[in-house]
Amino acid sequence: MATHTSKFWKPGSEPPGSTLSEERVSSEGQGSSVVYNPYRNLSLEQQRLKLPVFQHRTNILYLVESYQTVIVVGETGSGKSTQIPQYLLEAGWAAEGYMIAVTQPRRVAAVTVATRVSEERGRMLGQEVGYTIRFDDVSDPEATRVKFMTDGMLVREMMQDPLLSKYSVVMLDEVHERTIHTDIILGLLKKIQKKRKDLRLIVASATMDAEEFKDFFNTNETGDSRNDTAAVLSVEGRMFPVDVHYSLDPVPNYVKATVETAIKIHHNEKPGDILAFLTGMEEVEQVVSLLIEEARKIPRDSQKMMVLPMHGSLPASEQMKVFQRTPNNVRKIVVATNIAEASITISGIVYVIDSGFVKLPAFNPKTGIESLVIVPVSQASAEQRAGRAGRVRSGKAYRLYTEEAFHTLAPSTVPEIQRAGMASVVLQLKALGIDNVVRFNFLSPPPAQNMVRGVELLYALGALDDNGRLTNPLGYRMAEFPLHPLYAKMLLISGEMDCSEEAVIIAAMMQIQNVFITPPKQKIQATNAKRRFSALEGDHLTMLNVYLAFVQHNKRPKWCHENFLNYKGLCRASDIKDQMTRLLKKFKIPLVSCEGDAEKLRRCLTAGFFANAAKLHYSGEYRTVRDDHPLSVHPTSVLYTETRPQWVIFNEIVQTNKDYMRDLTAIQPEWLYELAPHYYQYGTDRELAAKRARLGDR
DNA sequence: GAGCACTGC
Repeated sequence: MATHTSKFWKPGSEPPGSTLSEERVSSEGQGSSVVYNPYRNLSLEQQRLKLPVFQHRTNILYLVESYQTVIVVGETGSGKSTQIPQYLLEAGWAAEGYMIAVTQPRRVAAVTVATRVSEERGRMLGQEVGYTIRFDDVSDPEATRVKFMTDGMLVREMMQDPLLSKYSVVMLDEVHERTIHTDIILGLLKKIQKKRKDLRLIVASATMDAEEFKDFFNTNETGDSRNDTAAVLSVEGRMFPVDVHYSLDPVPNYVKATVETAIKIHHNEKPGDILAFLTGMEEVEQVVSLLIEEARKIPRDSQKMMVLPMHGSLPASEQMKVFQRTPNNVRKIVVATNIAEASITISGIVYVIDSGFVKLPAFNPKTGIESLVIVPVSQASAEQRAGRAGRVRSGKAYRLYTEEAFHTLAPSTVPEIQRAGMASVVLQLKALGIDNVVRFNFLSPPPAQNMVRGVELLYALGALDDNGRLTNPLGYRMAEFPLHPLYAKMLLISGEMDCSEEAVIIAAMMQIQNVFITPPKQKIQATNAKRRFSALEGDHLTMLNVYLAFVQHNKRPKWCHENFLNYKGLCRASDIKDQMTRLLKKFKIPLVSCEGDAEKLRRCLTAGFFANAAKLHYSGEYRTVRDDHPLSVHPTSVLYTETRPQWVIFNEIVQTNKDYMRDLTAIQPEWLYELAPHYYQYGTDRELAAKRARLGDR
């Protein structure tokens, strides 16, 4: 583990240098963009033996043999992700036709770890070692013994094979990230373990919350630890020490403090790149422009600064820039959102600036609205950020808050499953045979209200019957779609509404972000380009126009570029469209075109999204039909115009200063009563209020 | 007239 020594320091003053760390820096003497690997000249086999986890090989195999669940706490660089699966393989856990599954929260991780492991074994990827991610299955049902996959893929597999009968061991990696999928798998595996005593589970986490996992999986109630069914093992990492510096006083403005701190580091500290964590794109751009202003003041013969933004809505080409090496006399300063905390790794970082804040989604069960809120980071998250400075050599982390403030932070971030809408989760659990979802054994149970809200929505969509059971065939089919239930409903009804070909495209297009690219220097051209695709009916038909034009121009990257469209995103939409089409064929839903009849499509959208309906209020804003909640049109919508339709349906609400509806289509009010009579059976506001009161929904 | 943490099936 990286050692942390706390020091006091005040932003705006000179950051203190540590004699100890200065010595370490000079003794390492590494180039700033080189990942330090002291074993790079050894063979792959020799490198394997040098990893910290190797010392624990025998013990790990013993524990897996003796306990149903083994929790492995291992820091970055321990080698647990690549080695433990191989130890299991070598010890015979994949004999007799059994397989070993290893899950990762992200697609790239599943692919890179699988690639590394197959290299180490000297075999071709997709044979003994393979991976399975959505749209890319590089595994062989006969030959593959170790399969790396995304956690979401394992949930899908469990719908087909609830006891995971193919596997002898399931290893869940990066469990500390607590994705919704990982949490679902944890609950399901606890259940499976009762029926399959032979199945082994390895829970790998980077943080010290091992006891919580152990208590969850330990079924021993005798009080005698010799009967435990779960065990914990810690594996040391291979990281360099990071000195942590706290702010002496609370920082009134972390955006300004980030700029000041970066400048001070640049002028006073040894070479090494800087990574700063902020909460959103706007803050990132602000800091970048302030730093570029400062960079201009640097004298010609001094070390230069290269300031780069890093956030999710940056085009791929811009994102690539942060990975490029910089010349010796240039210091790279990457200003990033949380994307750099776990999703991407930038080499050469020696200094980290932590604003202490993060933007996270929250769910309000009263309104059913998901929003993004800026909140203080957790201690675990702050440690993760600081750790980003210790991958190349010893580094320094500057926290823009006091040490006292750090100790008041929550130990770990609230798991995603407690902060999200539950409609999809409830649908998936029901499909997995969990009848009583409210009493499902979650490691961290979501608020009951969130679950109730999810159940209500599924009932309204016709996926659940009066007894809360999955309906046949609608509910079962909806669960098979890798989409939010609202889209699944729309697609499943699109056949009988004579527009399934177009509905599939719309559903696919709605899954990708940033379809339209707006380069800051060509704002006007980009806006004009977007206007060419705009449909009067709303955003859904606009997206349909974009996709149809993309196909008409043979999916050419050059055409996308000229029209300010996200080429990679459109390719992804094409993959999703194909997958959805396959599912519709499987359910024998006819593939028919509406032949340009927009009304058919708008009705079909209403059949899926009737719960998200709003009416224009005399104030000029909209109100939800169901509970009179005020809403505005999002500025990115094509319906963000002077003349607004009286009635609309929308995909989602984003909450900033106001509650904005995103992705809208104009509808006729009578369609609501026609297509969702059960939901809108009470016509007047007063009757609606009465119904709400009875449901205890206020 | 004004805004988009990050994944994943």
